[in-house]
Amino acid sequence: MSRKVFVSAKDVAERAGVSRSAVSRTFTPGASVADETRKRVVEAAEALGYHVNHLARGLMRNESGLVCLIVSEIDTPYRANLIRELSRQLQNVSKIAMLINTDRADKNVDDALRLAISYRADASIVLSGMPDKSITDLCVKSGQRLVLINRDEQREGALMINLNDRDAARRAFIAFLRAGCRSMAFANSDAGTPSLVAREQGFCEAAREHGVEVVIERFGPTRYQSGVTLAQRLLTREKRPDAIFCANDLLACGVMDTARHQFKLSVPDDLCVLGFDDIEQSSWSSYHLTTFAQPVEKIAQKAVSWLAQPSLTDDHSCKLTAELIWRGSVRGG
Amino acid sequence: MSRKVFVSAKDVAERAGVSRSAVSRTFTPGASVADETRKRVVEAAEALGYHVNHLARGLMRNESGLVCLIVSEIDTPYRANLIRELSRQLQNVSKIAMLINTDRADKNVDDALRLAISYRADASIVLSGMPDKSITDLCVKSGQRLVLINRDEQREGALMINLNDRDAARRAFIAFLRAGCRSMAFANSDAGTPSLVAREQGFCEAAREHGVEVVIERFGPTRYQSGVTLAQRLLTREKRPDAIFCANDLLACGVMDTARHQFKLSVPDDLCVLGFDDIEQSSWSSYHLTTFAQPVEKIAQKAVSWLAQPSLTDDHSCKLTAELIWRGSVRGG
DNA sequence: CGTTTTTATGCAAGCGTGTGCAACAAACGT
DNA sequence: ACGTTTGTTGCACACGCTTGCATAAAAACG
Repeated sequence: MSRKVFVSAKDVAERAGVSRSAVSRTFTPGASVADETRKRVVEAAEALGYHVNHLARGLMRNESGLVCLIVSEIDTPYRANLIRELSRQLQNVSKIAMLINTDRADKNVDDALRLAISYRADASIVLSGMPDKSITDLCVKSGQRLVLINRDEQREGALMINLNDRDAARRAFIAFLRAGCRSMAFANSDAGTPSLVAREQGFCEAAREHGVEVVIERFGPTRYQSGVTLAQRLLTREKRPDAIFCANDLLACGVMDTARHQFKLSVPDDLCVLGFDDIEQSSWSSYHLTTFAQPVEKIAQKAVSWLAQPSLTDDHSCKLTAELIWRGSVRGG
Repeated sequence: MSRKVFVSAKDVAERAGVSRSAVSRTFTPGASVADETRKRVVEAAEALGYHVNHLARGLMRNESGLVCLIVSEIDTPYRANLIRELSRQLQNVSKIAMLINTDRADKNVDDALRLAISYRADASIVLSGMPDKSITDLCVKSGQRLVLINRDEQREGALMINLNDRDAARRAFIAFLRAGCRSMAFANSDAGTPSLVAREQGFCEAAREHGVEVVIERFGPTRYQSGVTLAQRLLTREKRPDAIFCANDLLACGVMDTARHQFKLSVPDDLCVLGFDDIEQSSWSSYHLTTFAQPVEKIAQKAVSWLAQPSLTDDHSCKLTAELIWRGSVRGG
């Protein structure tokens, strides 16, 4: 038996006894078509199960309706949340998200963007990694919109959405200071992601200005398990820190858990902990983590609305601020 | 200034001084083209930044390379994990995942499948909700493959991947019994998802066979916060349960947290807790939740391999078993 | 009723590909 | 030398759709 095939506009045209353009117009908002004709077309389409072929339509209109999300480690709570919000808002403007997973090293961001071009995606949104300039140039030259989220670097013609990480980190330091902490540490992964680096730098910068020394520890991927290791390293130092700013809530959860369970410390009495992202787990009563919330909804909104209406300015940069959510892992507040 | 446009095969043909079909053949594996010609084409393509238009190719080949993932609440750990695995494995067979978010009520599963048809997706994988029979029939009639994961219901021509929830739930009961628990409860959301229902039924069934009564409590969406409420309801009963089987790890986390922090109970000494899914958080040292692991990798593999090679049997059903991961939330083990 | 305006519809071209077919050249065998 | 095989290439059509253009029908107007 031969491969089944989708029903085309020709089929429904024949059945409705009209021309092929009539059915095309029926499914094109704003096109001129008589009520009677439309009715017959719709009827025939329904009976046959006809659906406009978006591939072919995209070919004609030069607009596929696809938007590429380029991301690694999708199962990370913050990323998953952002993807959810993006896909939802994209659907609101009748676009649809293509997911490209860049977990594997051989499938890096450049390749992902090439794929996006191959599929004639209307836009690409990069959440992980940093594409080469040559390839981003090709994107904008081809008329593909490009959004970089928390990528920090400049790219001509792209929309860059960044958090004010450095500033938030400074506020973190102040919070620790007010809580009476004197021996501070920064726990980071060794991923070297721009936003993580910025948080580290902002924190250290503020500390230096106040003449406070801060010990930095870096280890592994940006995950819970790394937080465990980081805590073990930090809490066995001869001078045990009484405050740890973690680059990430996941790290912070790992840090808190080992501080409590392995080192029998009380948070926040013996140790203050601050995180970043405000993932769902931070609000769970085992953590009550004080942390900075990323304005996920606003990020997605900025990105999507920029895609929807081509802004006139050629390149755009947008700085959002992270809000400090006070819970119970830092004294005072 | 006019809208920029992607470079087409005609452009690179002109530049390379060959016919358009030559460049098409160059990018078609196995096509007959002279080394010299191929070289010139590749050179020209590189210089111009040419990428084969997958939309047009899909139109010709009647195979878009797109696979639709239909899912709600993507940011749930288990779902996020599954999506990650699916997208990764799809990429391995040169397919690409389209994400359709069915969070919003007005954008339900049927609409999602219609959208998948519009984009001529090679396949759709349904992780949430249950599509109407009429629409799934249209899918298979149109030659679109269909995979239902944990949907439980039968659909002609589709691949149905299901966990042996009922059986796992029976094992859960036995585990509680061995731990010496006599007063058992089942904590469920009121989502009514087939797998959640099956777990509840399996558990109650086993209890009935052993002459043990179990109290069932249902509340809210399948999330942490519902677990909190469920625990509050269950633990304030005149006869407090000494074992709670939760339909889900998220619920279990909520249950454990409130049992410990609000009711000052010790897990597993005062209360045994079992979960389902083995999300990452279950392994965190605040929980050490004993739970059933979904074979996420295997699920994705089954789905993807079925898409890759059309199995001869017309419809296929596949039952996988959940493995019990012993940690510290149940006595014994 | 004749003329102008409006509206609806079909025709055909075009979007960027893949591919069967024929043509052609080169290589090979005898 | 000639027939045969092998390999390469261009032409032209098909895929399913949109849309400008011309035309026909209907409506409006004097």
